[in-house]
Amino acid sequence: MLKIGEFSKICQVSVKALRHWSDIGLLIPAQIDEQTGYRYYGIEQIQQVNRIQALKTMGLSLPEIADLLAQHMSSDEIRRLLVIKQRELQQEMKDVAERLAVIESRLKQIDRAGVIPGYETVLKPVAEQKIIAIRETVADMEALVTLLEETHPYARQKDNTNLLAIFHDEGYQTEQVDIEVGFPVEGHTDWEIPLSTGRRMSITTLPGLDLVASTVHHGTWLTLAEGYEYLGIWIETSDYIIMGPGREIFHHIDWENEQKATVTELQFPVKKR
Amino acid sequence: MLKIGEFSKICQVSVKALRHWSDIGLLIPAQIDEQTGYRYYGIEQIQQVNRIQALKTMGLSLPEIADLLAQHMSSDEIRRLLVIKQRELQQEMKDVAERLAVIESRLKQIDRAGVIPGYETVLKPVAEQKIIAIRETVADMEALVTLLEETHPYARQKDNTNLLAIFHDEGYQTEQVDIEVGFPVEGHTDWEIPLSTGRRMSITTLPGLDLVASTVHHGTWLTLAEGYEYLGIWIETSDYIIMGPGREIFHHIDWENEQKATVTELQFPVKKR
DNA sequence: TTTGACTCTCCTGTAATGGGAGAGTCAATA
DNA sequence: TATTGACTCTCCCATTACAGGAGAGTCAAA
Repeated sequence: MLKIGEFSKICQVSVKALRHWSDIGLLIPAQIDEQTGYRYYGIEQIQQVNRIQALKTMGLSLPEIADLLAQHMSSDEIRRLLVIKQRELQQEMKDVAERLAVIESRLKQIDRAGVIPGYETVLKPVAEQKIIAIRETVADMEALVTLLEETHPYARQKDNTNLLAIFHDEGYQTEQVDIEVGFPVEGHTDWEIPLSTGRRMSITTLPGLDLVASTVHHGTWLTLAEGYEYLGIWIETSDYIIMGPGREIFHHIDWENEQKATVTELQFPVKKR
Repeated sequence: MLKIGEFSKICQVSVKALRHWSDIGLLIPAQIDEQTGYRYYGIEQIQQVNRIQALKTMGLSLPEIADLLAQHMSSDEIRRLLVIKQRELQQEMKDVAERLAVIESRLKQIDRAGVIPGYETVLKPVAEQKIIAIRETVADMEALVTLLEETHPYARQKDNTNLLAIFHDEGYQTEQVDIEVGFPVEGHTDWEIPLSTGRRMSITTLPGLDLVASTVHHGTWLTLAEGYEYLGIWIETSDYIIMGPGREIFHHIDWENEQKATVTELQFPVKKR
């Protein structure tokens, strides 16, 4: 019979851990002195310790191991459990690889610019939403602003509704831009808004996106291009490719200010290259 | 100003998390109603959220992020921090890969044998230790047992001292075996034990090993070969190679029993292929 | 018998939230 | 204006696999 300290040294497991395992019934000492509470382990229990450690390495939790060792499982069930754990570990590998990619990309950015970039990129899914919108090819970006200004009062009727624009052109262009402008609505299915051009905004469904790369530009629209530049570079250096039209979500527009200090989110649907 | 629920939806962060970040000073709401305690966020704070999420993905802890955002750090310090995190993540990649290897190996075993193996393999380092021992080339394994029997009484003087044997031969052989038999001692530097053969055991230093693959055989020595077989297969299928003489540690020997029910640990120094 | 090494139980802390209780608040409707 | 129903607040507990430490008791050798 070995006292806990001796057993601990032999099997390289901390005394604290052995006591814990004893408490949760994972590894009961061969004998416990009823008077003193001293735990005594049989040397043959080193086998159990080894098995526990092996299963721990495979990513099983202590209760899972306890179950498994208590023989509640057939060889087949164990196999299934291990396959599940294998999948989990494979997923974890992917996750870690992705984090590593993020950090590498960030280091590259710092090295190139010499400073910490002012933008952040977030990858996320976007749900499908019903919007009221109009799609037009406008002469230039000024026309877009005009369109937004006209749309804005209607959007403000519903609080916390953000105007958004979708850029349907394949590449970047500043003239004859094929855009869609609108804002989310709920409930209504047959609302129409007449515009000064004579055309009307109508309800349509904006498809959800599995994954968008998104960044937020903060400040005047004059410098919005910086945000696009950043996002473009990020997408490229992070090994993603753009999968469709980009979107701008106008989380806030300061109409009073000529500089139009705004909070504008830029989104591109992407997938891993 | 956005209430916490609205802000939560916009930046895809749970209300619970936002409150937590607020509590630890990581992301203070733009305004807090002193009467009601309601948190109000400015839409522009989405930038901060994005930055926090990016840093979180890189593996930084919330306090680290808080420090970093509080501008306590120069661009250079941040770079250093990121490089450290990069190393940590790389290490984690290795770890996970290893776990995956363990689980794959175990699945292979189950598939081949159809059952859960009775042995476990543990990788661990072994510290250098002073032992009193004798190295001899003995005719056969019976001679080894004899040698152990003769050594045993001396070892038992010191409690909880395990006999051990080192097999110096390159390959496996059952005749003319070059073995070393002894047990650990402390303190003494000039103890000698005379043996019936006329030779003497003397103090020597057993080198430490960076990594050994170890398994424990439980039961009679007649079936010890199974343990070796298992360990050998494990080492091969796990892509390790044996780097030196194997050791047997006799954690327990039942001398009374002719079958010699024992607990025997088998060790091979290994390194990753 | 002392001493020092060891062991016991019990309590707290970890990281980043999630869940839920109980009470208060907001904003739209009846 | 009163009443909803949705939302928010603070507090407390739970998660995982232990580590650290307090205070008391035990063991074995000198």
